[in-house]
Amino acid sequence: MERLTPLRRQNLSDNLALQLKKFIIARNYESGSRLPTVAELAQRFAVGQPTIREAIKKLEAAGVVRVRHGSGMFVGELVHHLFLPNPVLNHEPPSKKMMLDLIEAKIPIEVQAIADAIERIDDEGIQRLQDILDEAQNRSSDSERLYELNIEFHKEIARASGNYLIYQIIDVLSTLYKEEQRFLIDHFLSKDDDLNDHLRMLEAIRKKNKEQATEIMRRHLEDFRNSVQHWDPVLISNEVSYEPV
Amino acid sequence: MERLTPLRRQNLSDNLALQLKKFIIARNYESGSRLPTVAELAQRFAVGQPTIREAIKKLEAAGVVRVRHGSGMFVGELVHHLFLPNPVLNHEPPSKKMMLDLIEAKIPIEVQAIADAIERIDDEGIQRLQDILDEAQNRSSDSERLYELNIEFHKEIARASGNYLIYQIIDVLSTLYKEEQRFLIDHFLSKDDDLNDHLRMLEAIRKKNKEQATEIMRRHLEDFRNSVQHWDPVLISNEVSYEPV
DNA sequence: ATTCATAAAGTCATCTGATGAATTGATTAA
DNA sequence: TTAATCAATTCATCAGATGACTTTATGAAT
Repeated sequence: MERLTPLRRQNLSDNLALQLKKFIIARNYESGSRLPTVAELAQRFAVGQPTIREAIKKLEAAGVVRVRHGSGMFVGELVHHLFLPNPVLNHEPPSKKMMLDLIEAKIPIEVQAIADAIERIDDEGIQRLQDILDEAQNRSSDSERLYELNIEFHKEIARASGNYLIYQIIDVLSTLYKEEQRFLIDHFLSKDDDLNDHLRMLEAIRKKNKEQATEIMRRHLEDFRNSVQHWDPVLISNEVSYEPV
Repeated sequence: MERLTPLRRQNLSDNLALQLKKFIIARNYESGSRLPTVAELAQRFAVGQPTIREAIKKLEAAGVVRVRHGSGMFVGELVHHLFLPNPVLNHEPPSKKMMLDLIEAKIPIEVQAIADAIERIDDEGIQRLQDILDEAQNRSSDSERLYELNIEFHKEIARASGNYLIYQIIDVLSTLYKEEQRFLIDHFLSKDDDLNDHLRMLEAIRKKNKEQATEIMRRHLEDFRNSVQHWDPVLISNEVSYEPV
């Protein structure tokens, strides 16, 4: 007998989740837009509230919506992502090996990103990179903001690559163990060197010098990886954190 | 005032989701193991069934559990993944650009994977690669199985890289637009060339010849990318599918 | 004995209706 | 104006019941 498709049953809530997502995409809602209330959705789709809530829960896990108790439901950040950070991370502190894996996985992707970016970036893209670095130079004291700008710079390069998958991979990888990544950058990298590397990357991009750009990026990340090898994972949990009771 | 952490409120179902995941990991349940029923979980955690169901829905989206109507709940495939394929894909057929992005994103990662694999693979790993290719040679008629083995080969190399992140990325990328990827491989790649490339990769791995191995991998994927550029996306939906009413 | 249809039990899927908890915004008092 | 209070909105959770699907056991027919 020929192989037949498994023909999986469609259950209401999964169906709803998909409909809702399509609804959001079709309306071109921006992330942060308010969605109808649970009650209204239940009435509109003619289903019970628990069913709506299950659909919402799934969409929440998928980053499509964000729910705030007492306030409402809003469009999330990851509507168009093909893959996502795991929404259920127990977040035990990562091992050193895991952090190294993370950084080493980034290297080939980011190198590819900057190589592609050189071929496809336009003036607006270059301007955005410049703006990020300008702000970084003015904010050298605000280490929180500096870290955000750091991520933004790398993401902007990924965006300029024109490859949406590469952008998403870098985006997601930058959210994994975010605190730890930040801690490592704060403690093992000189802010000046960091900014310097970025400036040189932008310069190489401007000159369309692919060899140079990829070389700087590779070394930039390898430097980071090498310093992490001297890191003792125990040191990290000294930060204050406010755990709910 | 210092910046304070947003102090996210914990809602019951998210909490439950995390507890359940920890429970599964702690017990070291294998994927496919049966989980307690909804009723039992509700009783054990002393919460209502809808709450349990919401938690389950989230875990389902995260690939931690798989629910089969009327049958039960089982441990899923992605328990240890740090990121996942989007569980809510409307799955419009992908554009040609998207397929090219997908393949081009794979290239640097898989090249890195095989480079790392050469340094870290052990005899068992080489044997597993050999087994996969042996079966591929015997099954040249069964194109379904052949495609699975194709994926398995690439995933096994990724596993041998010793980098868990790289493995997960390749794993997830291979599930995106799976049907389309398979269609393209079926129609644009010669099965013989494919197998041949794989055999030569294994040979290069055996000889620890990193240059050669990465070169074959890169060309292998670039060949594929180049042929996809001649593909007309309209051609794909000719396959029979049994849609539920 | 094997196969097939049927029945029963187990389990998930969904509904209805109600109450609690959090946020927001308007109102009121100092 | 500012701060405290209250009411309305909205999400969070509960309880109990019914329907749908799957699996297993049972029994009849070949």
